[in-house]
Parts: sequence; structure tokens; C-alpha cells
Amino acid sequence: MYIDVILPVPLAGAFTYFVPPEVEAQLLNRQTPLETGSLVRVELGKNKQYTGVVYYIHTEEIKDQNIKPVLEVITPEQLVLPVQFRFWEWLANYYLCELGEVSRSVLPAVIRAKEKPAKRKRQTKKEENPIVPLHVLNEWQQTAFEQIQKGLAKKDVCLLYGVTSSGKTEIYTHLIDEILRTGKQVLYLLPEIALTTQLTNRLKQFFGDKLGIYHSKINERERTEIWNNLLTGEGYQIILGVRSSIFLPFRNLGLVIVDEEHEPTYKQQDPAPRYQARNAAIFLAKLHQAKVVLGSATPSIETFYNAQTGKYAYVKLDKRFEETELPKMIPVNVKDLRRKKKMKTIFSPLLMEKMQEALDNGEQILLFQNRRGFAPGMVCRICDWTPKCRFCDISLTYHKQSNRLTCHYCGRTYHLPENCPECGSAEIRAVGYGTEKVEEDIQRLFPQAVTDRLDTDTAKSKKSLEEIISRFERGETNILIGTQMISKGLDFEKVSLVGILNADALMNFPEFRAYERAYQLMSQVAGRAGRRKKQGEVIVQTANPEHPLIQMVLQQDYEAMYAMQTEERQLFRYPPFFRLIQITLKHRKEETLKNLSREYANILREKLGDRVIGPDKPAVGKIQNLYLKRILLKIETTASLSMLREILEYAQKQIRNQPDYKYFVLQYDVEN
DNA sequence: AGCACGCCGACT
DNA sequence: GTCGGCGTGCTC
Repeated sequence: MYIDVILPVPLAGAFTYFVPPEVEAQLLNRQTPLETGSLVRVELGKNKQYTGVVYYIHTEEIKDQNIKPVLEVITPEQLVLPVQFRFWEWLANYYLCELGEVSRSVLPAVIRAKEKPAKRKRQTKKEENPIVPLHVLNEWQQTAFEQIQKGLAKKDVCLLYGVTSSGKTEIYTHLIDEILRTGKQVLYLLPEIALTTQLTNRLKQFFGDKLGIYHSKINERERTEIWNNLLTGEGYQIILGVRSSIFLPFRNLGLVIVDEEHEPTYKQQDPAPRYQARNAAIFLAKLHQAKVVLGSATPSIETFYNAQTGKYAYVKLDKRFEETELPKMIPVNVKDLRRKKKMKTIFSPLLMEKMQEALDNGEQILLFQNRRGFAPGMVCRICDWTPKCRFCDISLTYHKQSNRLTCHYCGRTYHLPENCPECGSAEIRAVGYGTEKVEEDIQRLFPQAVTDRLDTDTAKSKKSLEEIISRFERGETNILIGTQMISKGLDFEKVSLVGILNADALMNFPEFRAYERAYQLMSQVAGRAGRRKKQGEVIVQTANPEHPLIQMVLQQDYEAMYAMQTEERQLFRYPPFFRLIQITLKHRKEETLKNLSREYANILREKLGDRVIGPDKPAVGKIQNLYLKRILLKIETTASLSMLREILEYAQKQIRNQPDYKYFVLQYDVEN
């Protein structure tokens, strides 16, 4: 007997091994035939052993001296289902990576699953915990619910475009309930940060033991339990989880919900597979002949486009719960104020006034600044020297709390020099500001207010994150300062004021999604203001209040933003009109990289013409001592992926065949 | 990826 | 003289 095994290495295809007679005898003894999707231990190379997944079993003799034996059958039963292999194949093909790389990101969970299944609390306990009936939908929610059902009768995917606090979650629970009645499973995807205890407790109330929760911070036992439980096909009916839960062994999915579908965290950046979980979930649903609901208050351009062109069904819900008014958006021209010398601090006089007013009324304030640390840059006043990371081409962020300079790319820290190493002056000052400085200034200006900060520095663990959130929920914090972490999934009742401190910084990063992202962030954070009957206020500090995007944010005109962006994307050949593939080349030597990337791009150009852009030096041209070059491919969405892959492999081979260029790192990132 | 092999520099 | 640095090759 021979088997093809997928090993967790970035190498093409599966590896063939033979099952030696003693292993075969063992299986016979135990009366457990080997199945695909089982686990084996094999040797690869001279002295490495891996656990791999059995992909194919064949019985015809293979005449090859180099085939090695299977060392051990770890588990003969099926731990990975055939439908999952079809999913892995699609992922590897679509996202231009290897099956081994896909298996690598899934395998730890599979391996854990073969460990002793946790003793499950039996269904008797279901009664520890009486199930609360679903909330009755209000008129608008009921209409939306029915429209979604009608839409899904005709199409596979439906976009639910619902303003903040319109009660999308309530609608989801009713959709879930319907699917459960048919005996099928539900996958409910959320970005990590939105998976709060608030929401999980609420869903547990409705669905009790049928609900499994899967995120990056649950422990090993729970992960194992979830995998095994799903394998039996008689356990969890609903999985509430993050991006990676698309890899769980679902047997009969009926519905996939992707909430906050516009969130960039659905895209895995590194390592491969660099997949978009929202899009991958749509394919997963197709494999199961299941339906998909995408929900957002600020849909991604791609999704809204699909809804507009009729590929997806489309349901709009524009009434807020209890008919709370949308917040009042107030622009403040900081450029003007600076000229008039009225910006004494980073807070405009109007924002200062409004903050005082809110504090006096016992209301809460959110301040949004999308940069952590104290200052994103330091500069010598005399000679303009700036501290940079020795391993990455990036200026260092100053963190006052630790009194260190930190590289936000590789995480290395440095001491802040007392004197400029170039000219010896002692005048090194901060440029720009991050959440740390915002908090320090607030404490100075409002000493009576209790402040807290929510960013990756303060919310390292799930516990500290939840503590910050619950302190704010209980009203112990007056002013919460944060990065984009404050923009998601948090339902606060007493927030009357939101301050967006630097709107311009959100728009000015070199990425084709910058405006879309800026709009989404500002809308989401603005949506935190004013709940339950009282209209909230949002102060938007900008140097350019006339900017079209700022105007769209102020008017809360999503469709205008969509129109502007689609026009631009069509003109410049970006998604959703074209498929974008980003190729990153890395090499130790800058000069070699420059030459090889140019030659590589030229080879691609012979085949793909002006679909090839670059090579260009990315914004950060060196990371971890490797120089980077970037090539963009803008490919028609109808083009054949397998043909493209052939071209890419051909070009790579051409370059690697040249002795000088042999060693370089190549990464593909399929953007859409 | 990750490991072995092999060929040059700075040390007990 | 040797230890170990990482450039190079290869994995059923």
C-alpha cells in the first residue's frame, strides 16, 4: 500500500510513502483500515520527522527506489474530511501557495484533535442553563429578515447593509434559528476584537450547548474539543469564530455569516496561505451548498459592488434601534486654528469645550488616534537626524512609558540617545503623536477625569482587553483613548462625544484602499456616539475639511464614497474590476535585488504586458535586514489562474537559473 | 521550512 | 591546529 502525504512544508504537492508490512499488520490487528484524512509520522530528508495528513491511498505498485516507509500511523481514522481537502486545494490554487502551507496553518488543530477527546458535559446539563427564547424582531428587522430569506432563495450570498446599532445581531440569531431547524450547521465569523464576552454570552443564552466558540485565545483543550465535536457530526451546530475557524471540520454547513465583512483582519497577511477569510468562506459555503450573509454598516467596495451588480442579494437596514438619531458630525479646521495660533494643544478649543461639557454631564468620551506609542517619529532640531531601525527601513516610534524607541515592523527596541549621534545636539524632539501622548495630555488638561487607553500595547491579553472594556462599560472611565481597536463591536451606552483627532493621517497612507478604510474607520468610530435616545456628537479634526472624503464622512454618505472609489478603481484597474497580485521579492543585497527584480519583471512583461507594474521600492524598503521590491499584477478577473501560475513559475525559474540570482525570497499575495 | 554539508575566519 | 559562521542543496 502506498500513500500520498501532505506535509507542513512549503513544497509543492504531496509526498509518496509506502506502508511497511508491520504497520499494515498493526492496522489489521486493530481492525482499523487506513482512511484519507488520517495522520501519519514520516521522515523527510535525512533527519527530519513530520506529522502529515494522508491525502491519497493507492494500491498499485510504484517502482521507485527512493520511496520511504511510513514510520507510524498516529491515527487511522479520518480527522480531515474530504470536503476539507477540496477546500485546501481551492485555497492553494487561488492564493498561489502550496497545499503544505495550507496544512501547516490547520495541522496544529488536527494534531490536537487526535489527543484524548475532552470529557464532554452531557446534554443533561442543558437543562444548568435554560435557553432564552429569541428576541422578537422589530418591524424593520422583521422586514430585513424576510428580505434576506427571499434574497437567499435566489442567490447564494446576501449583503445586509445595516447602519450601526440597527440590530444586525438579532437578525442573525433568527437566521441561525431557521437553519438549525433544518439540521444544518452555521459558521458565524467575526473579527477577533468583536468577539467579546458580551456577544458570546448573549448567543449562549439563545443557543446553549449548540454553540462553540473559536478564537485565538481559547485553550488547547477547547480547540481539541471543538474539532472532535464537529467530526462526530452530532455536536456543535453553530461555531462563532474568527478567520481561522473556516478550517474546522464542518460536515453540513447550511449558513455562513460574516459580520463586519469589511474588516481587513479577515485577510491573513503572513505567513502563507495569505487568504481572505470572507471570500474563502464564500467558497466553503459553495462546497456545502450553503448560503452566506455578509453584514456591515460600511461594506467593502468589493462586496457592495457585487450587491449592486446583482451577483449578491442586497438588503438595507437604515433604521437604528429605538430610532436613535445618527450622530452629529462637526468638522474642525485645525490648519486654520494653527495659523491663528489657537491650537495650544492637540485638541481644538471646540473639542476642549465639548469634552468639559460631557464630563460635567457625567457622560463618556472616546478619543480616536490611530497610532500607538508616544510619538511616531523623533528628529534632531539642528540637523534633522531621525532614529531608524538598523534592520528595517523605518523610523522608530517613541514609547514614553518604557522610555524606548520601538520598531513597529520587527519589534526591536532601542534606547533614546541623549545627544544626536550626528551633530551632538541635545535637542531631539518628537514629531507627531500617538495614543500615549494623547492620554498624557488629557491627564494634564483634565486632572479630575479618569482616563484609560485601548491599543495593542495595553490590550496584550484578552483579559486586559476585557478589563479595559468593562471598566468603561461600568462607567468607571470617563475618557477612553484608543486606536482602531475602539471602533469595533463595542456597545457603550453613555458615550456622548467622539473625537477624531487627526482625520488626515487616516487617509494619507500609500494603499489603494486608504480612502475606503479611512471612511470605514471614521464611520465606525462615530457610530459609537449617542445611543439610546440621545444624539451623540463627533468632532472631526482635519487640516482639510473641504476634502471630498472628509465631506462624505461628515454627510455619512457611504454611496458617494462608493461611487468615487469605484470610478477610481475602474480607471486604475483595481479590485473589484481587476484581480490584484502583489509579488514581493526579498534579498540580502540591495544591488542584486534591484537587478534581479527588474529582470524578473521584464520576463513577466513578455507574457503579461502592461498588467505588470514595477518593480518598486515599497514604503518600507527593508525589513529584518532583507531588502524588498514589489511588483504588482493587475489581471482580468476572468483570466485563468492556472495559466497565470505557469507564467509565474516560469519567470521564477528563469531568474533562479542565473547563478548570481539564485537566492531570493518570493511571496505572492492575491489581494482579491 | 529546516536540516546537513562544506568551506573560510578567530580562538582555546 | 579546531570550532562555528552561514552560503548551498535537497527533501517522497
